Amino acid sequence: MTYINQLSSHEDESVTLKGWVYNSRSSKAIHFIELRDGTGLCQCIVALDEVGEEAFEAAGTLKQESSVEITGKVVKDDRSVGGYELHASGVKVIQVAENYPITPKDHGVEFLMENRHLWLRSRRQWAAMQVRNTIQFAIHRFFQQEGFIQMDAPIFTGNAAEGTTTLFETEYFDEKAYLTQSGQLYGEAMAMAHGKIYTFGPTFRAEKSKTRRHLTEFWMIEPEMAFYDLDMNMDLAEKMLQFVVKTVLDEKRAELEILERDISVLEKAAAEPFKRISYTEAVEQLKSDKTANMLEQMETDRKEELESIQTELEEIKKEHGSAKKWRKAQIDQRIKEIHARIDQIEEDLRNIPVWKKSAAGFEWGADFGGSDETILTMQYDTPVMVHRYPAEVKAFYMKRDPEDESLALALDVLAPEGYGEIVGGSQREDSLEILQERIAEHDLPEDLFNWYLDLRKFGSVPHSGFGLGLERTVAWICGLTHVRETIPFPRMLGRLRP
RNA sequence: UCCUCGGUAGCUCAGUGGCAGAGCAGUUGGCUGUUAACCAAUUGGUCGUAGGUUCGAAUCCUACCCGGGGAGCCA
Repeated sequence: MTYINQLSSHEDESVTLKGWVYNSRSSKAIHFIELRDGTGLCQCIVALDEVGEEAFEAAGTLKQESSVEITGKVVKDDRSVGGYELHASGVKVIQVAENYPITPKDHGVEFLMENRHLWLRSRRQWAAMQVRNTIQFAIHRFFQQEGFIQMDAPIFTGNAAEGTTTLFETEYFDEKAYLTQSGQLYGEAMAMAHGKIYTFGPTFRAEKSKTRRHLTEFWMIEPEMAFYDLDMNMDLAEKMLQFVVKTVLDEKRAELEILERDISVLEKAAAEPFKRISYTEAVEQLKSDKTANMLEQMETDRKEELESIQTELEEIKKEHGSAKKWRKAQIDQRIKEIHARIDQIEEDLRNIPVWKKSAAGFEWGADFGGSDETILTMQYDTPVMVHRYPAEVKAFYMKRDPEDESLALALDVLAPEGYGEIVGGSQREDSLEILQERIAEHDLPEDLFNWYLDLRKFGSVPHSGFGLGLERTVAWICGLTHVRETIPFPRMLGRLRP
């Protein structure tokens, strides 16, 4: 048995491929079967005078996603997907699939999500999962090379750690338990044992968020390092992200092409240092004339585009009546595109005034909203690191800036193109007394944090860490518009199956 | 929880007060090189649900259900 991604080393040899029918086309004496085997696609040519009547007829019964074994000669041919095709000498049908629901035409999100277990077989979804795997492995490789130990934080926790986010509640024998929203506090304990550690696991948030950036269950990578300050933390986050992007560019070009990803953005992110700006600088930028003008320009651009595509829509609708059949199909397709684009523009036009107001009226001390992040990242073409946030909006365990007590030594990495926050982290407070004060200020139950406070009693050291959201990172690198396509079976508001 | 857009054939959609439509999928037939193949024929409907307005409702009104996008919150 040979896999499709190995065909280049079997040119002119006879091999057997096992897989599923991705698509097929037929005429009287020849079938074209696009075979999918999990490693790629290969067109198989089944000709009547090559395989005989029985095998030819069997091949004719194969519908989308039927399973099959095809033996034949590997021939280089640029007309085929992947550059090679198989000239069949034998066809063995394993199972004929009837009425596979996902056809090669367009489908809506709801339908595809209901059929997620099958949707995973489609080409774009396949490519996204291949890239996800490469990202996951690259993250492990990076940290292992850097001398980090992978350690796992518990998934059941006894307390709602930071007290801010809504957690999933469950039973733990006779006690209440919560699904973890972060392994960080445990990460700090583990870093005091091993120096540099990282966790790689699922986290859960019961927030009722319905956006393209949210899942209720997602995977997070959380490194934690003893003797690291904020600058070392930022250096590490940048080095890791660049390693990951570079690895994907090196190993997954073909998949990025299937996803129609604009590679130039990734190449810049891999090569150029990330912009680093303080929260205060970011606020100034939001309130600047430059930002106001940019939004103004965006609004007029959208309005002009709307006018021009509406004119086009009128024109092609007139043409439709007298058009030939193939042209009609072309027009129908274009009409659909225009309707979708109009919806998008109308939404932008509703949003832009709100964004303008949010940016121009932004007050120092507040946290950035989704639109503020988008506006900030639109002005750069690499990821942006924003550091030193107002302590008020950040978690209790973050260390204050010795030069300005109102600031926390926090960092966020914002991905370009509106993908939002992919990394959030900080230098941690290492003083026992200050931490006790903070816990009291936040009205957190001190007894639940006794073990955490022990870390400051017994050899406390400056230390830092961050959390990387895997799905948001995959979405950004793949250029996907929604995190639901970055994980095999997404869990989100209103979606528990399949 | 709030704002906003939507729900019409298996799928994607058109139809905005007067006979329920198209493309694809399915089925049947035709065609040796197709690339979302093509050509011909054909099957397929609780117009999200309930109520109301009207001579007449997919279309207008009310409530509810479901989905998309966003706010808040966040990775």
